[in-house]
Amino acid sequence: MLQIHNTLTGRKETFEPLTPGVVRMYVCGDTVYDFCHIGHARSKIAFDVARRYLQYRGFKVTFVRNITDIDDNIIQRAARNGESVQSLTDRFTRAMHEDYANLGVMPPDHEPKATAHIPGIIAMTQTLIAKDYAYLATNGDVMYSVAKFADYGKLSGKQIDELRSGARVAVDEAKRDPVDFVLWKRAKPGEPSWPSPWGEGRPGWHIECSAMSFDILGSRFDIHGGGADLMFPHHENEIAQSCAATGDSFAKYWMHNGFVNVDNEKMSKSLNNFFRIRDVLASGHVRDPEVLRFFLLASHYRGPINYSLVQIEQADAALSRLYNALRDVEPSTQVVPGTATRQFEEAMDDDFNTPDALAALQSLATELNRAKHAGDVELASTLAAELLRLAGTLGVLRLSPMTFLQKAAATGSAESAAGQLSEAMIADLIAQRVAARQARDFKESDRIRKLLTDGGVILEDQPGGVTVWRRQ
RNA sequence: GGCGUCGUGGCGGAGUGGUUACGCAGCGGUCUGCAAAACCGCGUACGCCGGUUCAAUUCCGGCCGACGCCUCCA
Repeated sequence: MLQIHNTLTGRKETFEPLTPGVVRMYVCGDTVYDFCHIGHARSKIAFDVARRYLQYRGFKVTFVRNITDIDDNIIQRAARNGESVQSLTDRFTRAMHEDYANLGVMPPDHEPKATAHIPGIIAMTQTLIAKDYAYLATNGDVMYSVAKFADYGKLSGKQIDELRSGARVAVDEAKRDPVDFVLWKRAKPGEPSWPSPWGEGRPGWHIECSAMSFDILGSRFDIHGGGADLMFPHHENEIAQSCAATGDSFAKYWMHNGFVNVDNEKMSKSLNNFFRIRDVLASGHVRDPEVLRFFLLASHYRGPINYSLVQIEQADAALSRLYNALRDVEPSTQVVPGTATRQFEEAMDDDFNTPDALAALQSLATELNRAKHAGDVELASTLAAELLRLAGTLGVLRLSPMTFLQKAAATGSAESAAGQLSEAMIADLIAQRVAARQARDFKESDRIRKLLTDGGVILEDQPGGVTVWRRQ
């Protein structure tokens, strides 16, 4: 039985979808005004894996991930760049799609944009006003009246009174209560806006997710996810809006992923300590985006994960071991679930324990290597198929082994790329070395090996005089 | 200040009331002209102090330390 840690209750619960066999999930996406960093990647990959595993378990999954394409940050950034909001958000939406595709994140079934759901947002705001959960403030904004919602704070474990007294930000005078938040924001001159019953304006941040999830998934669905920093106030406010507007209970399970840290501190835009996905992929330390994905899966999604070069290298080594195991094996077309599958499923059933699941893959690789060692081709072939199936559920081992092992780490700069040995140069040197070996000139043979080793290329002399290479 | 998470061997990182995590790195062996990959073997870790227990890294209490949310943020 699949267990999911539900933020709402603070414990693991057996997963039971509202409709048997069907899972509807909504994950908070990004605000598109800059490139995505590794923290974004972690969240996307965590929920991508959850989605894939639910499918592996036979559920029909509807996966929604929104794009926030209008908010204060976007407006500011566009103004600063001297470009239109649309041009800015289009640009970064494309970049985001590129980054996530690179990392093997499956495209969502629905990817709603806030600006495409203005009618739904307005409708929900009207409902909230009609039900007296919202009011038109003196400054023209529409506010949500937090005190009217009895369960407010349930998700994040906060008390309204403490929020009031602990307010660290200057209180907006237009609010009747310091904890109230904006549903609809009146436009200032020159700002992008949409007509509404309260004049020209734009949606507040939180309402879009309530409106879009309602439009696509309805008033109640199975899983709502996002980064732990969204728990409060974003998700708390979503609950307040949605439950008040629809009278239904909104998401059944709430999942939150932990942060990516740098030097033990949260990676964030405001701390300016973030690493962009594309920069890391082009850093010259990552031979394939799968390495980054693997690294992010090597820790449990709810805990913190520290980003460092050493860890990227370790991820590369661990992943390479799996690829090495798959070399020279023809996977059978049929998968026979063995002990590794059992361990894998137990791990994933336990709140998507990917580190434990990866351990199952490593153990499977050991079994596979043993089979190869013993010359049991049939067993090796069966185990390889099992390995590929399980790895596929995590979105790794998508390349052919030699493609991965021979891939050079991408670099952003031309000169460092030029410093890498090209495949033609490698082939040439290997040919020279083969000739030297045939002539029993081992001094020359070793000289060439050293040359290649220094260039990060490792040679493997196989029986029969064949030499294969791979990159370190 | 309020709420919360965490502290595991050289590094990373699961997990458990008493028998192996797993990977990387390291050491020894097999194989190899030399290597590599792989296989075989090796590490007796669980912040500190108490308590419960036949038994605690695992439960309880305290302490110390790190981090997070309370403000835009995945």
